[in-house]
Amino acid sequence: MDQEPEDYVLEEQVGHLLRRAYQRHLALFQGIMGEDGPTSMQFAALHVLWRRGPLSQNLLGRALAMDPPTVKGVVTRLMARGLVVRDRDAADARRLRVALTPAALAALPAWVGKARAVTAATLAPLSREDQARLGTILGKLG
Amino acid sequence: MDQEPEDYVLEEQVGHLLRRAYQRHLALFQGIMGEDGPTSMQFAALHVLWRRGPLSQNLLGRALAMDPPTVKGVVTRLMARGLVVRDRDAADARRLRVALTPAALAALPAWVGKARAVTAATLAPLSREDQARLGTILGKLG
DNA sequence: CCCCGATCATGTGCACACTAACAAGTCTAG
DNA sequence: CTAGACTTGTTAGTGTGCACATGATCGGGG
Repeated sequence: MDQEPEDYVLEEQVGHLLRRAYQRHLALFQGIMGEDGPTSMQFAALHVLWRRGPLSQNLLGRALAMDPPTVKGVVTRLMARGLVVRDRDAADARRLRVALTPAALAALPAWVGKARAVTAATLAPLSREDQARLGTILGKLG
Repeated sequence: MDQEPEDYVLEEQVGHLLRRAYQRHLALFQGIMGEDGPTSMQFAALHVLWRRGPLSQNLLGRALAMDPPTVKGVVTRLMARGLVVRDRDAADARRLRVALTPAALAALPAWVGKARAVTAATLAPLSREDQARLGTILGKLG
């Protein structure tokens, strides 16, 4: 336990490396999606709704690992862009059912293609083995 | 290029995995530092100033991979907490020199110890080999 | 049937992060 | 020695993310 202060090198800490890697990913996402494309989280929300159909905000948040206030923000912005609509669940008046609009359905196929390109670009600096390893290791951290 | 929509599984995308891992890290950071400890970025800034001495906001930002508006916010909050002071650089009137206060110097050794614990906790689910691999791979993504 | 705990959503306040546009100081080429 | 380029910092606007407190609704046990 003879820990000199020098032992702590910021650039080697996982937290710093994770932050940098995620930052880089977000920059690639924005660059590839373009000016009027969805943000990273907006796309993730749309994709979940596409795969699973209309969901309450709460379920949407769980699928995305977002807490309720954050979901609200994302959904509000998606409504403002005309990509989702929201109404009360008939069976449970607490729930707000979020559903895609036709505009979102029309745009999604192209966006999924771009999202694939983002993943490829993010992983581009790595060998195939490292790409697989990274996925496996990050999965264990979830 | 026969890409079915099903090919895109959110939970397998690097971006999602990076975000989750970083979220978990931040939660551990806050939990270990405690209520009145610094946030992750505040600690990183303090540590850089400790290692390198007073820096301009710009240099501080480069050391931390933060852009200027973000640095300003972090420095403002650190000033409000009495952990840094800011003055104009005598040699270059554009620069704002940021320096640690005695309060920060007194608190830093304990905080560095906790920061080490955060790194350990973040990596805890991984084998030693995976810990090393993760560092190497994330380094290539920077 | 009614109350009580669990669930769903909201509002507020704080922190971080990026863009774009701007102001001010420094430096160098001509 | 001055004009334009570069560097440094700020402001404003948007988006993500968390904790905490509050209110509305649902479900089950007495």
